[in-house]
Amino acid sequence: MSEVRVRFAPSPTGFFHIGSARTALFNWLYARHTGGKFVLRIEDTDRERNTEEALAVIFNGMRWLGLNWDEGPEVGGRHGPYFQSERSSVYLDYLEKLRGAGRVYEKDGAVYFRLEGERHTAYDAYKKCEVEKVRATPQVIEDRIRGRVERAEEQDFVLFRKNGQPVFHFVNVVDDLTMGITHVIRGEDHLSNTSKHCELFKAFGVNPPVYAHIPLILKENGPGKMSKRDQGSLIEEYQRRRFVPEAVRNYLCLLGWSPKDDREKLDINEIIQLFDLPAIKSNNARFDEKKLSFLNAAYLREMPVERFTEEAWSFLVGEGALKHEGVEIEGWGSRERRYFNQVMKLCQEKVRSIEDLPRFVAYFFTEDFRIDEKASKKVLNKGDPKARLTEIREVLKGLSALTEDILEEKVRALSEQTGAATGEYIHPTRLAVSGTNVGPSFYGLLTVLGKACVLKRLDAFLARMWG
RNA sequence: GUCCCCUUCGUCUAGCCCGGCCCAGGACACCAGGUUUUCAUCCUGGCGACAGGGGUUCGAAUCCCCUAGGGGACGCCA
Repeated sequence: MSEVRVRFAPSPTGFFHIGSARTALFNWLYARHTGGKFVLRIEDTDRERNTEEALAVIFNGMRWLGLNWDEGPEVGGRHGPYFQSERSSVYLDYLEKLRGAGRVYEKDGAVYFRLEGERHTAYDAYKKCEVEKVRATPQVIEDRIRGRVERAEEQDFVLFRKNGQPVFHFVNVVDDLTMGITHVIRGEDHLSNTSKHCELFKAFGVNPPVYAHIPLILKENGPGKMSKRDQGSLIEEYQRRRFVPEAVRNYLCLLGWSPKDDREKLDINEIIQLFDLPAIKSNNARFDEKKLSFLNAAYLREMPVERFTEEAWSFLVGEGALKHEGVEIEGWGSRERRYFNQVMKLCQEKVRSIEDLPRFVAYFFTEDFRIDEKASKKVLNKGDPKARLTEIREVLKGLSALTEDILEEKVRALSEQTGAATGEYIHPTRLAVSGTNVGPSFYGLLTVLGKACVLKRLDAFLARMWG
């Protein structure tokens, strides 16, 4: 049994589409599952958008998702070059092979592939003109996901353009052939192209590789497959929004594949072990950002606190959201950094995404936070918040420093003493020091803010509401 | 228009190949309760699907046929 060799062959368009990413992922998974090789090849023929930046988008995206390639740009390999733009001589050689076999001809300056079979002319309702059609033998594709698929090509097709450049179908087949690709795992949108590719492989006198056409990702709202313009369709977007790459990858695995039991959040090594071609579904899957977000939140919560803090730091610095006790980020020393770490440790279990963080933690870094009106109404319309706040203020004032244990003990004692429920203290106090009714653990919140800050905010709040 | 693929809760899916254990299981979302100091955590419960019609069979989500719907391809784009 020869080694499995799969490839991902993106065209550098400047975007890394989520569908492409999943194709790359499935190829990578299959290579890792079988112990084979994962090849990255850049399909940059006839492309003006083929720039360093466009390439970087793909490389960054793949590395972000953890999809390392065994052969290709930047890592090399024995089947190079891995840029189609550098393989012209190979294409010319293979064109000669077809020419020698009498399978090509020129028309209008372009080179065509000649199908074998009886010819006739027919009106083409799609092209709205008379065309020459060929009754060629149907190509049989033993697709590993769909089973047996038969399709006959019915028109000769272009191999080289008038300008001398080879077209996709030709280079794709020649590259797969010369790079020893054994399995072609690609989107279902290529299924109809496969008959062309089979014709070419056979014209070269070799068997086509094993095909596996994976289902497409449909847009969340509205008809059709996901396109570049759809919200959430680009990997760059998830990178920018600081999604957890493991979560995005996990979610993508679940679109068209499942471990068959009821698990969904799976370690990638386990997925590698379980992954196989026939286990992939054949029907299209609709993108669901809610589920992605759910997984992202789950990954975020279980992340080591150090990594969470680091992610949060780089994002919040980028957003310009940081200041502590009036100290701008540039002036931060270890004291501020320690404060930041405490805030993040406190918030990690509550926040759903890194991008929510600026809003979620704003009041930790400014006195100028806004008081949420809804929360205010909800909290202040119960009992006698002014009295409760005044009472708790006295208790806090008497403490030398705040710790969670002492706070809890003191608030309970106060509650027992006055007969007011602990909630009657907690809710207004949270509102006073954070402006909202949602957030991290209450006692943790006060502890991290510190006594001075809490008292100051309580006074400001009392003055503002009842002063 | 032609050709190809697909069709289980709103969504992702298990079950389908090898018919009975399925008046169809899980997850997200939604709704209702509960826990916790709030909540976007957690727990419990609810809502909710075999596209339709014909066969085959003692028996069909599972096999066959038709219809409908969805998706894709039909480029000197990839």
